Amino acid sequence: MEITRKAEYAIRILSYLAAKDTGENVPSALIAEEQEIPANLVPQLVAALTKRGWLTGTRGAGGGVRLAQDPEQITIKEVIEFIEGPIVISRCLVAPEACSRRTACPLNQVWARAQQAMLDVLGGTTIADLVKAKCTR
Amino acid sequence: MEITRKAEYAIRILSYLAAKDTGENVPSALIAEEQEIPANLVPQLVAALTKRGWLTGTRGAGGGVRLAQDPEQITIKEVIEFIEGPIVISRCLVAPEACSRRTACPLNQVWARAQQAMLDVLGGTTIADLVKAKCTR
DNA sequence: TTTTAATATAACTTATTTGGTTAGTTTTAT
DNA sequence: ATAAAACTAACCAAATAAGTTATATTAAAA
Repeated sequence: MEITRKAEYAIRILSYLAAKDTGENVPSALIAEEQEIPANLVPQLVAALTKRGWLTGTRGAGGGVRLAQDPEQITIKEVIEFIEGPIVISRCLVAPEACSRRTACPLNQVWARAQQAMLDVLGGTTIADLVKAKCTR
Repeated sequence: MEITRKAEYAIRILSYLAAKDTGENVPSALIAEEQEIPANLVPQLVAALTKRGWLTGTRGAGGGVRLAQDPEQITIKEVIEFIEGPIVISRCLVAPEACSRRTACPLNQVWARAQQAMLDVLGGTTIADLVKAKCTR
């Protein structure tokens, strides 16, 4: 029932870089230090975010990563789902066709409504919103 | 990020008994069979729900359990939290005082708003609502 | 051109949580 | 007495999450 740490780390990395916004390369080691994220985890997360197109990386000495996309266009929901896969609060919503009760059972609808309410908030908040609210760390 | 099966089983047990509403004792074995819940798990869940006051049990041959409280007064949220403990979508909301960023970081507020939106749905739905919607199994 | 600093990628280990099992004790109707 | 049932507690196994380790690749700098 919880957002994983990796997803939260990813969000913090993105908003941290969005707040810097100097166009300069930031190495993983610095991100790890300033954001208090396990140093060995950062390169992994950064690589994934780069593959996704949200960051761009430069290898070698003096290298690092920086934001590659408008932070207004990256929602919290997208980041979480990219790292964790689809957000689902109940198995019933993963494979509803596998549930024999599906059509009759209103629990499915309760889960769906509860989940949607949550996703509306997460999908309506962007990395830029976090930066605006001064979440630099 | 998911509601556990035990919590869902508990909700289904309650709405199943609420739908019966005959005042007769229903043994765990029957609940397990009709609700397709692992037979060994039902007695545990039933015992917990009884301790909580939602069910009342009669031991011995011919015994079983039945609903002991108005299903209008039991919300989905209450059942989940009784079985799983408090619903939290992020560690930040469990022990905010342990987070050095707490006051500055708007992520906390995003989590809080997303969680509240979800809890509003779960807290606004009762066992009686499920029964009305014909969720007898 | 060698060294160093960095990304990028994969595999692995450990801790925690979940889902379920097992075993046993009471209690009560037959 | 016996059988059927609620109760209770302890345990086990599978899955997931979190973090570690190792290695290859690339590019700047000495």
